[in-house]
Amino acid sequence: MKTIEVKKGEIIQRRGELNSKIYAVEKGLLRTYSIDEKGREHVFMFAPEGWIVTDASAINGPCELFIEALEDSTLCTFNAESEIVNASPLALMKRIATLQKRAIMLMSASAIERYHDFLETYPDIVQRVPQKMIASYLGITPEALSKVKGESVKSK
Amino acid sequence: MKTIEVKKGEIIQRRGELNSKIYAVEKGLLRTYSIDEKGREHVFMFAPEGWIVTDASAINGPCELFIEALEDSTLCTFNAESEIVNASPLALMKRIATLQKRAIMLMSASAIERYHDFLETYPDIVQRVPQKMIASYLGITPEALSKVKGESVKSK
DNA sequence: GAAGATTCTTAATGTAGATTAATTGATTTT
DNA sequence: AAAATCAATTAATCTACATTAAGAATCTTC
Repeated sequence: MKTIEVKKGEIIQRRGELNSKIYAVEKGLLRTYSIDEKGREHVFMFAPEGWIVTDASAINGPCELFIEALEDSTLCTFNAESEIVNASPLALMKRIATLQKRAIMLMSASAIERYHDFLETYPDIVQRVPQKMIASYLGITPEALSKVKGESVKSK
Repeated sequence: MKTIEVKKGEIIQRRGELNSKIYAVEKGLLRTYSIDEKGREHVFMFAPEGWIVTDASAINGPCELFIEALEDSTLCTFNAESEIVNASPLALMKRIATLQKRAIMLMSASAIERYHDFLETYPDIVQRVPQKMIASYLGITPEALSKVKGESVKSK
């Protein structure tokens, strides 16, 4: 375990790398994302202060997600291979619960509903993240997000 | 840990129940699903022989998913609260990896792509599950699935 | 095995969100 | 600070999938 400092815009981990780690965000903001065959980015999650990030691909296999610092950040890093065994199973269960909710949201909720869920999940980061990354997290285009927000304001 | 037999159609666990368990399928087929505010069902996962099912909500909190037997089945049940601590963190990581892939699929892939992913994930159950449940798993309507399959056959 | 219920398919129409494109505004670079 | 790059909004058009409805097929239940 050691503490590192990263600059805004820095890519901390790339797809295909083998040295998968667990990152605990002490200060700053990270995002993880994948890139599909068509070259499109999909934000998988954000991680502000207090959150933990790790690529959940096969241990010792190549990782699938990119991890990027959206702000200058301070991180604690753990070696995934050795630490994962000691990691709290309860913390892992919490991750699973979050993912379960996310999958169900993506299956059943409209763009605007998912946007409100985003606001609840990450109450403090709307102003810190570009719209296009929020749209990407929601699985829609920036144009669609802009439209949907405009409509929900008008309808009040 | 004990072995139980359940009949086709039996609901093994309901949303809101507190006694969340882990089920290992020895024989048969289960599905888990949620019901949203509009009363629509969403299949979260299938579990044929060899798969493990558990609701991933907060330990000791009420569970969110229904678990139903789609065939007469034989299950090993574990008490989630006590066993989860001993459960292999690697198994939990595998669950997370599967969910991560599922969320990314739902964000980025079209209905037909998700259908082919379903066929890869569950190669042996297409004939054992009603179309409407497959559609529900994919996040689309049975009508849309029917259409999309017809088109993909024609285009060959 | 007939009657009813449920499931699957096909087709017509509707709509959320994608795509394309143009405009404005914000950041970065020189 | 002008130039260049990047981000956000708005609008027009397009498309994948939803909705509704109806008919055919399959599964229950008496």
